[in-house]
Amino acid sequence: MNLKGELETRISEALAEAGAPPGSGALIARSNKPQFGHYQANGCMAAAKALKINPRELARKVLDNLDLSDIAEPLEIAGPGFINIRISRQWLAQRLTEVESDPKLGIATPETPQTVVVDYSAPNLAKEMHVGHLRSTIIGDALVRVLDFIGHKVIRQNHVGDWGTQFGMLIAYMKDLLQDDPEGFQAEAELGDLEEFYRKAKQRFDADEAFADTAREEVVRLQSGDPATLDAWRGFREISLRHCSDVYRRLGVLLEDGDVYGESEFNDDLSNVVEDLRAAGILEESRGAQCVFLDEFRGKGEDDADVPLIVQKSDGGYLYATTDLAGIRYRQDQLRADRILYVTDSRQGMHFTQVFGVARLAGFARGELMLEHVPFGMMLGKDHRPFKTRTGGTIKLTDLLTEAEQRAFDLVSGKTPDVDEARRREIAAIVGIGAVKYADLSQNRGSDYVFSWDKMLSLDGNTAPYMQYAYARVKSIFRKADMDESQAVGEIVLTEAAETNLAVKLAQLPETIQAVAVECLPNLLCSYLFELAGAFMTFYEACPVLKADAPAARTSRLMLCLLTARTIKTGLGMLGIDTLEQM
RNA sequence: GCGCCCGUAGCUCAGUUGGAUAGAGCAGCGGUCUUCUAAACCGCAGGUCACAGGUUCGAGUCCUGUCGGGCGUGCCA
Repeated sequence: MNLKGELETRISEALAEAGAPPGSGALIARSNKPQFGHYQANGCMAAAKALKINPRELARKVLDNLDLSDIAEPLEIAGPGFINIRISRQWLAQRLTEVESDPKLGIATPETPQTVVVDYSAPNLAKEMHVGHLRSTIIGDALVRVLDFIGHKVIRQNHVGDWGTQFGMLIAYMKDLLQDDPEGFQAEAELGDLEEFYRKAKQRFDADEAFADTAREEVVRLQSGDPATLDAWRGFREISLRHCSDVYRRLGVLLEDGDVYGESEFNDDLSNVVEDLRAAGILEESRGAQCVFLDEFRGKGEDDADVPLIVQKSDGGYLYATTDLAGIRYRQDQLRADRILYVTDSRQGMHFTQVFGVARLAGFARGELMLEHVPFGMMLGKDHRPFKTRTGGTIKLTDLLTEAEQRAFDLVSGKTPDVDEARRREIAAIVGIGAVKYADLSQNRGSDYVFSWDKMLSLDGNTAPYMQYAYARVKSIFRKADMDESQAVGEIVLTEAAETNLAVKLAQLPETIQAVAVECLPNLLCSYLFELAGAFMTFYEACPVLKADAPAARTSRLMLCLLTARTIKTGLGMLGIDTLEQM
């Protein structure tokens, strides 16, 4: 049950009964000061203004129409017309007892689950995965897990760049290598480092005019379906995808081969897209290219020019706008999507505004289909410049992960040198990868993000190691007591303030998850978990568990510990981060 | 030129549809291990929310302008 949502519903009803204008919301917010209770309703001021009456009087009438005695302590009117709400210990205790036996920790499945397509990661297969793919992959993975946990039907779509001019270059270069070396030893060796392979091909392309021509011919051959060229393309694509899988596995994201649905899949449909736009009467030829001009982009270009969405180049080639339009139709009609999320960097904002606009205008997207760009900022280095190697090169994802694990290993070795190395390696992998992910997810995705090893691997603050430690610390209580978690059954009784505060936090998981799903903001979950850990630490310091005065208190506190552990593990799990039973 | 985003503590960042005295973490200072993991906890200090107007019961949040920064702005994705 969504506590905040329940309060919103019930107080909004009371507000309506008290004579507030239709649509007046209770405007429930978490209170930022303990003396104001756990929640506060801010809606009376706005409604009273519309009615031209005293807000406190309206609040009084609202209370007359409201019975929250099952959930809350007697309500209080404060300040200009706030209603302060303190959740009752009885309700919390009862609620948490219910949650204790629920695998979904109180998160209700929606009445009408949606089919949500999440488009993320989408590396260009011409190159090896690098840090530029990290945020999309991590954020998308977290959103997928959250939506899935809630009970929506989630369809992952890895819209890889497996088609386009860069492949001509690569195929030409590969053919060259095979010519000089029919056994393919050199080609194989060079393919071990895709980034290098691409770099060499590109170098050759730029320097050698004849080679460039060959490369362009390969593109034409590829697009016209020449079998030999297609074979080469398939081989290259396969190697590249295998490399991606390796990275995904290491990173621990859900993406699988079956989720790959790349640009090449839409090839046959691109001419249809253009023709359908023409049939819809919105296609215009401009400077030899086929374009759609949206009203809202008139005069928005350089020198007040109209900005087109180009769907076919003057040479007849198609662009990613065309593919994205085809993708919308495919996802709506074939995948039956209710909502499509595009997890890409914020620089593509205008592109998606245009594509969504054209899709609506052309009738490709029905009105109820939710099309959302989920933008994120850039990854920056310490110098606040785009994150690069010292020499200015691109940082490969595999190298980044290796360094994360190595740094975590050094850290673990420093803390627990007596643990054997193999085990330290295992811990380091979980802590290191978790740190990279959590550092990214804990920040509001919209802002650019300054990458810092020291910060993400810090043991203090809102970091993965801290959260993982908090989890291990809770679990240690059960180990210490030499008891199984299943033995922690009984009644939850909240007496100490630290217990109540912890209980309130525990009861706030559903509303937090809901907000993450609606806003596509994983950092809300990170903040929540960090606050939960803080509430637990305070409880842990203030309330002896195993040495509690009475058996009933001991049982109750053990249940709070268990719920805390499960909530942290589940929450981190929804972020794609593993936990350790012992650190 | 135009469009979008941003400017919050020394640093890195939160801040929900406008709500009460703007919050964390790092760094700094000071306390806590014979007591459930000190990879921790507690406390102190740190702010003209870039600037100037405006809207209103109330503005970090909305509007206008200025300054500063990032990104985008027709045949790459």
